[in-house]
Order: sequence, then C-alpha cells, then structure tokens
Amino acid sequence: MWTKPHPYFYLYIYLVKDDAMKFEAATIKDIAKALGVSTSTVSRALRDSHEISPETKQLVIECAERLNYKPNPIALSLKEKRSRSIGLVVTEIANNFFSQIINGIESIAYDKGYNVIITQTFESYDREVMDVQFLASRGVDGLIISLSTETHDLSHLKALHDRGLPIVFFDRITDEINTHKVIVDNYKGSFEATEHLLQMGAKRIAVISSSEFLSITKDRVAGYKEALKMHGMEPTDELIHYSYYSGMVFSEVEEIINKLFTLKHKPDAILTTSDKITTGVLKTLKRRGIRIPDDVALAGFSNTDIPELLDPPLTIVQQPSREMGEAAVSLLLQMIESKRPIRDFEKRMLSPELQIRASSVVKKKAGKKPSGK
Amino acid sequence: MWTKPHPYFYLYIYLVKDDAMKFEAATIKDIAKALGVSTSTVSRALRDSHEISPETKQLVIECAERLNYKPNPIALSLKEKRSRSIGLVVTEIANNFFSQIINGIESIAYDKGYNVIITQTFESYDREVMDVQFLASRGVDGLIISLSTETHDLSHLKALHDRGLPIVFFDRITDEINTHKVIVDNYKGSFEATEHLLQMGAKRIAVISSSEFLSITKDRVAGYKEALKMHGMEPTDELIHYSYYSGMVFSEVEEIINKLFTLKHKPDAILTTSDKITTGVLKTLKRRGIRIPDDVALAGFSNTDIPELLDPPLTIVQQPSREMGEAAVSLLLQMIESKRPIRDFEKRMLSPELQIRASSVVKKKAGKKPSGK
DNA sequence: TTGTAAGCGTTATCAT
DNA sequence: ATGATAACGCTTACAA
Repeated sequence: MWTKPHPYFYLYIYLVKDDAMKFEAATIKDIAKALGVSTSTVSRALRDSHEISPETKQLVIECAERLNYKPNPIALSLKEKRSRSIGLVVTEIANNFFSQIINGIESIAYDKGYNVIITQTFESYDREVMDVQFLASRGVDGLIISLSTETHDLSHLKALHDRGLPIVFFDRITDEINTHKVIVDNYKGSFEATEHLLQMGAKRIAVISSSEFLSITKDRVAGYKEALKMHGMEPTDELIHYSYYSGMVFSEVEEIINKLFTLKHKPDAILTTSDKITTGVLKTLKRRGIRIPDDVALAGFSNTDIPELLDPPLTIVQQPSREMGEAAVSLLLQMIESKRPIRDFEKRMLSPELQIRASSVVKKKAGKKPSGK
Repeated sequence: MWTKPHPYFYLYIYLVKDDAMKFEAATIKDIAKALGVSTSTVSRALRDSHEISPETKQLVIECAERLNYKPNPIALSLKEKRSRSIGLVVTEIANNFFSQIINGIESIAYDKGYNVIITQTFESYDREVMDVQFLASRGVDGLIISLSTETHDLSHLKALHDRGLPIVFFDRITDEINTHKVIVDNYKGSFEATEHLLQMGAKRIAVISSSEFLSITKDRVAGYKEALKMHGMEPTDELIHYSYYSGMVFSEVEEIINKLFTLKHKPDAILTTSDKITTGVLKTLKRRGIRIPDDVALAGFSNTDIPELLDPPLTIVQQPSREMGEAAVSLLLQMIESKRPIRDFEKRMLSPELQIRASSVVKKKAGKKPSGK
C-alpha cells in the first residue's frame, strides 16, 4: 500500500556573514556608576528595600529602566546556590501524553522563574541513567521523572535522593524511593473501560498492557481483572499480554495480535493501555483486515487525536496529563523552595486551583456495539 | 458518535515528609584544602595544563574523583559570560514536526554542553513576543525560532539581533532579518505532491495551505500552481484556500471544506500543506461522509503517523524535521562559538555528516487512484 | 540612609 | 611548578 520510501527533501540553508559584536547587558554596576552611588544601594533600591530613601529608589529605578537593566540570572544562581532549573525525564517528547505533561510543567515552572531541561529515555535504562547524570551535572534543583520500562535498578536515583535532591515521580513510579509521586487512578480507568466493553456485549476481552514490571501496568491489569470478575467472568492468561516496550517497538504489538487471533477462541474485544499500544493495535488490525467493532471492539488509553479520526469509533481512556505535570512541578517547587519538611499529610495538599483543574479531565466513549458473534 | 465528555480521572498524589538536607557538592576549594595546594593549582591540574607536575596532577585528579567533583556550570557561565543555554521558539511541542525538530536540536546541543529552553507560541504573536523576551531575560546565548502565523512585526527579534544575539530561523522564516535560515524545499514538495495527484487522475485539485503571509505558504502554493501549469491546467482562486492558524483552529478547516464542496465544480483532489490541516481535513471529510480517494484524492504534508492508520491511503509529504533541527542548532552554535564571521558562503556549508543525514528523509505515496468522476 | 567588603566557584594574570 | 589575587554580577552583614 505504501511505496518504498525514497530520498526526497533538500535542506536549504541560508548562511550570512556574522559581524555583530556581542552585546553587553547593563549591570548593577553601570547603574551605580551612572548615579554615583554604590552597588549595594542600587541592589537594595531594586529589591525595594525599606531602608532606602524614596528619592534614591526613584532615581535608581528610572536609571535601570533607561539602561534596560535585567538582573543576571546566572550571577543570582551562583549567589543563591541554586540553578533555578529543574530536570525532566520522559520517555519521548513526540508523544501527546508527555508533551502535555511538559506543557503543564513549563507553564508553572516558567512563571516561577525556573527553566526546564527536558531529556528523553526512549524506554532505555541506559539512556535514563545518562539523562539523570546529565541533569545532575547541570546542577538542577530538582527532578521530575517517569521511569523507563527497562528500569529495575534505581541506584542512580537513590544516590541523588540520598544527597537531598528533590525528586517527584509521575506515571511510572516506584516504591523504592520515598518521595512525592503523581499518578492517576489507573485501576479505575481500566476497570471502567473494561466494563464499557462488557456493556457493549463483549464476551472475551483481551488486554494488551505495557511491561508487567511497571507500576501502572499492575494497576491497569488489576482493574481489568476486577471488572471481569464483577461480571462473573474469570480472567484467562491467554488473553493477558504485555508489551515490554509499551508499543514503542511495533513488532511486539503485531506479534501479540497474531497470537490472539490464532487462539481457538478469539477475543471479541481488546483493551489497550497506552498510546503507542493503541496505535499499534489499530495499525495491525487494519493491516489484517480485522474490522472494529464488528470483529473486535476496542477500548484504549490514548491522549492523541488518532482514535477520533477513525471510524468506527472506539472507547478512549484519556489521562489528565497536563494536570499531572502541573501537580508534579508544584510539588517539586514546594520541595525546592521550602527547606522545611512538609509536615501535615492532609492539610498540605495541592492548592485548590490545581485540584479543580485536575477534575476537568474527560473520558470519551464509543456508542456502537460489536455484532457479538 | 462521541458521548458527552464527563469528569473522570482522579489525580493521586503521594506526599512524603522531606527532611533531607541540601547536599553540598564538592568544589575546587575542597580539593585544594584536602591536598594543601592552592585552588589555581587544582584548576590547572584539572584542565590538564602543561605547567603542572605530573605528580600533582595525579593527586588532584584522584582527589577530584574521590570527592566526586563536578565543575559548577553556573560559576563557569558567570566567568565566561555565557549561559550555555539556547532558546527555542516553536508553535507547539505536541506536534510531531516540532518534537522532532526538538530531538534534533537537543541531541546536538546537549553534546556540546548547552541547555535548550523550549517555549511555545500556539500561533500567537503576543505569545511569541513574550517567549522571546523571556528567553532574552534568561540570557540565552542564541535563539532558534519558527515564526508564529500572526507575526508580521519583527521588531522584537530585530532588537535582539541588532544587539548581537545569534538567531537562526527555521521553517517559517523572514526576509527582514539577515541571519541563518533553515528550510526545506517546500516548492518542490508541493510540486511533486500535486503532480502525483494529477497522475492519479485528478482534474480539479484544491489546495489548503497555511496563512498566506508565511514564507512557506508562498513556496508551497507556488509549487502547486507550477505543477498545474506544467500539466496544462490553470490555477483557479476558488480552489486555493488559506487557513490562517494553519489548522490549529479546526473550524477554519471545516469552513474551507464546506466552501469547496458547495462549489459548482467540486474538487476531486485536495492538497494540504501542514500537519494540522491534513488532520483537520481528514476529520471533516470523515464527518461529512466524503470518501478518500473515491470522492476526493488527498495529498498532505504530515509528520505524524495518523495518515498511515487510515484507509484508504493518501499521499504524504514528510519533512526532514529532525535534520532541520540539527542543521539549525549547528549553525547557531557556530555563530555562538566563533566570534569570527563566517566568511565564505560556499565553503562553510554544513558538515558532511549533517548533509548525509539530511538526505535520508522520505516521501510516501499512496497507490490508489480516485474514481475520477 | 548609604557605603564597604566578603563571598558564591571558577579561571586568568600576575608573581614567586 | 605553584600561589596569591582579581574578576565575573549580585546580595548581605557590618560599618559609618
């Protein structure tokens, strides 16, 4: 159906002569010199210290504006012993779930004057270790991380945590490190999706989930199993499958589908629990000419707009990714900015604003029923 | 088809007591003290200066390792008067074209010790100005930017450029600022896509492009027109449409499709020139029950895997986004790191490596022909 | 109310 | 071959 890829585009690159000299920004010293006062006076005036005469303050502020003075963030960092940057470790930027996480994180981080350094693991443990070390060497003030599927050894993170680096886990979390974590109710999500498939008339629901070593997988599969039991069905191992690389490696998904559809009793519905797995299953079914929902009904976790484009529709479980990012970064900044420990587990919850946003997330459902063979 | 969205997910947030003290990293001073030498000796030893005795060097390096010494990047930045960070302005991270641009940029930037600060405009001029100012205030050493669709006034960038801030434009470029630019051959891309539609038997090809003010739009529409002329057809205005927000605002695309399909002579093929427009058109056609390619053939620019999931297939024009990112950042780092002007336009082209990578990009074509009514 | 000086971590320029 | 010192931009005791 697709012709063989062939080389195509040229890159056009315009080069120009570059003889601009480096612009020197105004410093506090320039202001001091211009006004014939000391740098400390300027510093204090700009920070609106109470021990500066209104006139001087006025003068300084005016002069600062005139010179277009901007405090040098690097000098500040050196003084304050903080980089005002936080590290982020995700699987892949080119994934809606994570790009929305990033949006959530950056919106808040930038507001508070923090940079975000983004790194990607592509589900590789080695990359994760590299990323974490890179971030540590850049002197980030804190770390937000979703573990790679390959990660079983957490020593690279433990070491940093022991040294006092604030860390927040999200989505793929771990029990081995005692710090803040942000996840959604994965159990409930897959429970409801499974239930919906049952309501559509499905009798044999298969599940394709991420690596069974991931925390989220356990919850999602548990929700699936519980829904079956609630409706008087017994989960069968032959219908439960794991994609080690969460669908990043397409052939994994393909093989699972192949296995499922060579069973004596083929499934009449499939639950997929990640963006990439959902996409992969769609692709495979299309290739094999298996129709949705006539041959199999489908319910899947997805944060992309792919399923919306497809006919017939499927059930989508959407995660509040942006809100997760916001929550994670808020917690991290809290850890960073308050030296004091968070004392009260109940009271010191998220700010109300954040909680409201968190509940605004949706689940979309498909209406059609499978022909129920 | 889709039931009304309803609130769904909870955010689970685990809070823990945080009583870890801030870890103090080893400095050059610690090494000096431990070894009873001066800081300058340590500094020189670590930088492998020739004027240090081998024994001292040995000692210092050993000690540094023992203390797990890492040079403080912030102190270095302050000294060198550079932040070792570069700013990036894109439309949106959650867009494959840009996330791959980011991949290209980061892979090279990180290797050379630079951070990348990513900002998003969402096609808004105001956001772009904010982003640029934010990046400037963070003291980035350089800027990589793809202009927003709303941007007609370039003074925010001109000011920085005049001050000597290195800037590289990519994709949506401008003539008004004389600096490096990275684009693909948009003309050729849309020329070939149009030609392919013609070969499929299309007689009336419509084009839906981004804002007509964007540089890329001009090239793409020009390629389309030229292909028509080459095949003895005259471009008609009623078949040429522009989406001001490049498909980011879905209703724009919807309206254009509506207009096209209420024409006396409806189009039998459509060329779309951006990710979002392609997606939007697919969605609209699906909603209106217009079949591809039986009712209309489709060719579109896209860097997502969405079209691959759809049946019937369409022609896809793919941009070498990762390579564009690599090219852009290479040029920028060149500008940043060499005070000397780039003298020779011809010789100082990209490194060979980069050129090779740039040609590895593909175009995929659909095979089916429209029923050609 | 304002100025002086020390310090953040590092390197470059002098001396020694 | 090594050490002392100043400097990068800024804040903050401490003095005045």
